[in-house]
Amino acid sequence: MIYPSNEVSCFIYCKTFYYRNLIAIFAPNKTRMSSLLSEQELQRREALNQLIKLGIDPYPAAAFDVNVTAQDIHENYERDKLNYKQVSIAGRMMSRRVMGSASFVELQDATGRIQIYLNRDELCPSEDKTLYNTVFKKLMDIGDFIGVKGFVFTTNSGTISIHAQELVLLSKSLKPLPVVKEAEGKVFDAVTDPEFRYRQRYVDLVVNPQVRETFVKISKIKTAIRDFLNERGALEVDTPVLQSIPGGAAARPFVTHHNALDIPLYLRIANELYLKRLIVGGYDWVYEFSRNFRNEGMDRTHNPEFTVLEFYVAYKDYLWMMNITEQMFEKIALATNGKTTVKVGDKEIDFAAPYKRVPIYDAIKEHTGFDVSGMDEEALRDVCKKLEIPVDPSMGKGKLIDEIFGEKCEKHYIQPTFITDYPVEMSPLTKKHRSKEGLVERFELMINGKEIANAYSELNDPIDQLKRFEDQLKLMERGDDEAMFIDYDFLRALEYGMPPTSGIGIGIDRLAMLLTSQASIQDVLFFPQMRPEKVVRAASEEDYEKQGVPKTWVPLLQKMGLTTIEALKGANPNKVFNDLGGLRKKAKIEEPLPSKEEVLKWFD
RNA sequence: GAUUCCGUAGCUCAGCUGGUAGAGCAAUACACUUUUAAUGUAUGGGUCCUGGGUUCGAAUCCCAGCGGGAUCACCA
Repeated sequence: MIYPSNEVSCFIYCKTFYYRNLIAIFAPNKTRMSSLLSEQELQRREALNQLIKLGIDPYPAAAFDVNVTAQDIHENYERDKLNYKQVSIAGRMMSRRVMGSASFVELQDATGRIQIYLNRDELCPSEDKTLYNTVFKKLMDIGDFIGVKGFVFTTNSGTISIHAQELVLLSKSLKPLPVVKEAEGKVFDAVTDPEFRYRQRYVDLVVNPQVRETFVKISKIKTAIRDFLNERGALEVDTPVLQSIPGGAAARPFVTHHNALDIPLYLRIANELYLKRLIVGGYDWVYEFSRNFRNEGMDRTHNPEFTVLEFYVAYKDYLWMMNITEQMFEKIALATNGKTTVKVGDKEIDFAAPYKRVPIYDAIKEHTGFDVSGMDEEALRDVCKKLEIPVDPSMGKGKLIDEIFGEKCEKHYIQPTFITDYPVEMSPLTKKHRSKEGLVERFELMINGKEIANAYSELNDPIDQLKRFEDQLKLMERGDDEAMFIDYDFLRALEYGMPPTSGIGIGIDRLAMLLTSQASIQDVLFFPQMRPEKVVRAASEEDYEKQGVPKTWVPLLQKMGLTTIEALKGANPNKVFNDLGGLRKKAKIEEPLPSKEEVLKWFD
């Protein structure tokens, strides 16, 4: 990305840091482009100037009243023609076909595309045809926002169109959009480059309508969840993102620093401990869409920040939670896709309740043949060896069982399945099982071979909770860098008393992947995390002049790729002098070539 | 982090065993009253990601770097 310095500041600043942390994004070693702006960008800027000369504001302030959408016209015009005699619509011009004094434009609004028919003499009834001949044909470009008033009709070839009577420019586009065309479901020259799509999501959204739809669906998922919970009396809450003890999960946190308090703060890895404090406080049912942050690897299913829905309900247990979970998932699927089934790859997943419930030991027995239920750590290590699962000394009993399940069982659960009754060692926040020794009341919901939700009967015994935290500390000492910290305030809350409670966390991004059939988490996040782009601040004409380069020769230096002063200084003076002569001839510059001595001064 | 593939015009992509780049769309100019990805004719547009090496000669081969994808590892 290169910005001409006279147009866009290359500084990013953050007011809350009192301007102290001015960050210049500057990477002098990357130089691209032979000129600062592409040919087409220059043409558009020239068109912008022409518009201003004609007295047309390319970025008018006034609102433009819209009374119809493209979708509305396509769906309702045929059976209700009288209602479409005076329409007003706005959007981006996505194509333009000029046939003399008649033209066709495809206008894209938030709902889709509609064809606009323009006729020169209707648009310009007087002698002055500037609006059509110059403004529309020459100075408007694909990507410009326009407003159109007119009436809906059907062309001879049967396309529902708007016959324009008025046309106004609403916002000029200076960067050419990729041109994507489609007909009868076939798409031509679609933008598919993932880097382009993720870095410039705004372009992806303009040009790939199915991407816009995916995110609409994701919004529906969240709405369906809110409706489901609110109908049942749940309270939506917000809890701290900045935490001094990152609790509630086993993961590596991001660390930041609070200046006024002069303490380290962590971005939350989970909100569980805070929601339970609210249950202590007396709410019966609380939920939060929690943006969590984990400083770990990134891949198709992991983004450093992601969203988890957690909710906690007083006086319930994990059995009740299974029932409510399957009801909720069924409703979400219906609200999103209109049916309970969804195709993911070559599989069809059915979200209709109820779901199978399989204890984890049964699952391991079924898929490995080993009954690990009574085994101690030594025996489990032995099983792992036989199953060729790599282990290391830091792994405790719980972790070993988790490894076996993750390695050998998880992938088999394509249809929604509750895996229940986990060993106590891997669940430090979970209540011990009411009847099975060594286990806890916990389930994970597996769908398409992946964990989508995790829930338990919450541990509310403060003495047991302290002991479990201490066991986690021991794990930490063994080298498990994800074991949990002890949150003494949370323990204090439990000491006041927390009712029996059941809670659940649901990975919203992964659920969104499933319900929208996207293979990558990057396709369900608007702005997935990416390594920052390098930005080169190109030297301005003034910068060159300061360096002693007369204006005349600046474009030639830019042509050589010397778009920064650093690049100029780093160049070979002899080569620059020689190339200058060559380019001068090519560009037919009359002015005599500066002497070699003069040129050498540019490099001081 | 490892392996592997990719980076050529504004966009989508060709470019064989090395001979200093091509197409379609977009753009520009001219002509044209209803087209259906598509009007016609003509024209312009490239540090072939960056740096180094091999070579008479590199988009092409080699090395290093940058960015991205995929797979694996890590990770509920």
